[in-house]
Amino acid sequence: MADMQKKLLVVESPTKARTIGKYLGSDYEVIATVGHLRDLPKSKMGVDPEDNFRVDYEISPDKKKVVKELLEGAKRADSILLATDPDREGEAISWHVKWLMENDKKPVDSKKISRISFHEITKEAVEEALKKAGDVDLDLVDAQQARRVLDRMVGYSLSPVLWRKVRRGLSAGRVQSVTVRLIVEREKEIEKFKSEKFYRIFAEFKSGENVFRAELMKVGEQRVHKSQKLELFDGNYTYSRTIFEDKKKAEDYVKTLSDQYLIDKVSGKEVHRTPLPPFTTSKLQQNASRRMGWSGKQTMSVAQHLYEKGLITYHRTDSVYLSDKAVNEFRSYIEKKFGAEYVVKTVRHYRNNSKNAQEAHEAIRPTSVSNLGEDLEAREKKLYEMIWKRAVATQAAAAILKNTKVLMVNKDGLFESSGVRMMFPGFLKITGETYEDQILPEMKVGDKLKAKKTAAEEYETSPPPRYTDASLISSLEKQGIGRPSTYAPIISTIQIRQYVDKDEGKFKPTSLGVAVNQYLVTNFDDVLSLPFTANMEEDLDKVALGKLDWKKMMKDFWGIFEKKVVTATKESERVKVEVEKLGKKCPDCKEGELVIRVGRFGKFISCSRFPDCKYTAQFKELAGFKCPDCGGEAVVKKTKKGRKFYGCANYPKCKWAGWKKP
DNA sequence: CAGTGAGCGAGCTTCCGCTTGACTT
Repeated sequence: MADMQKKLLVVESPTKARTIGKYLGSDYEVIATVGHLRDLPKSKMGVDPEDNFRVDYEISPDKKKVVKELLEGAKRADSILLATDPDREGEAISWHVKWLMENDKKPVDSKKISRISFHEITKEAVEEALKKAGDVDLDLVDAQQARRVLDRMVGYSLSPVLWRKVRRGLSAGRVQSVTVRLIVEREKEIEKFKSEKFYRIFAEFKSGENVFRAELMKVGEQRVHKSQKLELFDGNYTYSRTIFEDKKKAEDYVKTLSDQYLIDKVSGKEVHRTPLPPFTTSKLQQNASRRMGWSGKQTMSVAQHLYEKGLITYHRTDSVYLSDKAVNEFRSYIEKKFGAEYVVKTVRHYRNNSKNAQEAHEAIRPTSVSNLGEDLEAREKKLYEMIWKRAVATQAAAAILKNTKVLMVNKDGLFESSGVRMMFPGFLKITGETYEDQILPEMKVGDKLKAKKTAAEEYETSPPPRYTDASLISSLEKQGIGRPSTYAPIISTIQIRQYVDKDEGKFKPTSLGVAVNQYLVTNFDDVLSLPFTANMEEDLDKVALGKLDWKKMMKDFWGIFEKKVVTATKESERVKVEVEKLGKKCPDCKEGELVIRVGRFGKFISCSRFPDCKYTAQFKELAGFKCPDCGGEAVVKKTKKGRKFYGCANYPKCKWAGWKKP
């Protein structure tokens, strides 16, 4: 054992380091970087366009300790294996680690350092990766630098413009500002929308215990003849419902309608429904938001616990890939539990269709199918079950449904009824989903039916819905904006900045958000457009392939962008934030009107004559319960960080405050 | 967690993406 080679393995996640440490022998030491180690300085731009985009990196203050450990570990090792994630950011982390080691007071020999990558955490995977050990991919690193530098230049140029033109402390950036823009534009659509009423006509039938409905497709006299099939209804003709815009016309039509129907056509179609792909970060957050009403932040915190307990694979991922080992485990589990007919015949693989996916990890799945998470605390159990079901179901057989459509002829109209029947549950047995559609009785062409009831039902056209956590994350992902690690933080940021408010789980822009968005779109439309990120990613791909020099990319961008910053700073007007009037006189000056403004700590009431009159008052949002100390009204307040808490309306006389309703 | 806006012109705010922690007051 005298010549045992000591190896240092560098990964990103501490949990991964622990897991992998168990697999490998004592000749390995595993250290986690815990994310990025070096970054641009926080207090200044750190990029000099005048000096060919020279970049000043520094060790992030909270990473000094980890860097020290890494450098000490490197001294003890005969070889150093950089095994950070196999993606753009991971490559950059490896590059920075290497730089730190080579530029230490006692430099590490470059020949000792190599870059490896693996997707599975097993000894075999690591040893396999070792055989393919290579060097850091400098083109990929340049793509990361380009991404980082561009985001810095945009963010640190635009934000100060807002400080001058709107208010101190505001921020703008490639991702957050587009996110706000989405919410503002949706709100405009909603404001513009005019709701209209319309009427649908339904006939209701009874067959034994069963009640089913048919809807009007076509108005008018229909020829009904035993020997002659109506040509119109044959072939591939598809129908869509007929609606009435006028209530009276709808009711008149129903009044004159005969209650006699003749079945003209019955069609049955077998449909195979396949399970959805396993969870990515974005889909996990969307589902937790829809089903449990959790924010992205909450979901990620619970997922982090599951990950640390070793129950699930890594929870920040854009990949839908499942390892062979997992797939086989799922298959044999399904076979044992439900029978062979419930296992899909050929292994089901999914492909990624989201833009800019980097696929450094697996999909989110249980690490062991036999663990049903029974001992978990309630919230963890809910999320774990969601993950478990969705992943295991991917290897189950398709569900077989029978869709039936029945066309009925009335002498004054054509009606259609549809139903669905489950023939074989397949994967639905695992997910527990069901179908709620109506079940139709057996019917055949030529059958006569008598309607129990016919009625016109009132409907209303509805405006596009406000964004929820789920739909917002979904839109961002579709546009390739943001990454698994940033969906949740971005949504927090725009709330902390008071650009948007969350009301009953839905996002609404504040007056500040509307004003800032208007200003940015007017002066910097291109950077804050949806295609901007897509174009940027295209260029980054070229850089990664060595087909484009990243400094040229920066130069081309900065040349145009900087001019706009200069022009906006010099020429644009100061922005006035729209205020909501309360319709009351100011109690101090008796002249001005009370208005609601959005400040650093949320909404507050002030006088419209500011700065001549400095009256202020709290904006009280009633929490719906009484203060437990003094019995006054409890109100909703916000911390500097945007977190909601409850306080007493009698503050400062009564100092009661709490995070939860008592 | 108890304030807020404007401008004064001290010194400060700000980006995105990678990873957790120390907190539940």
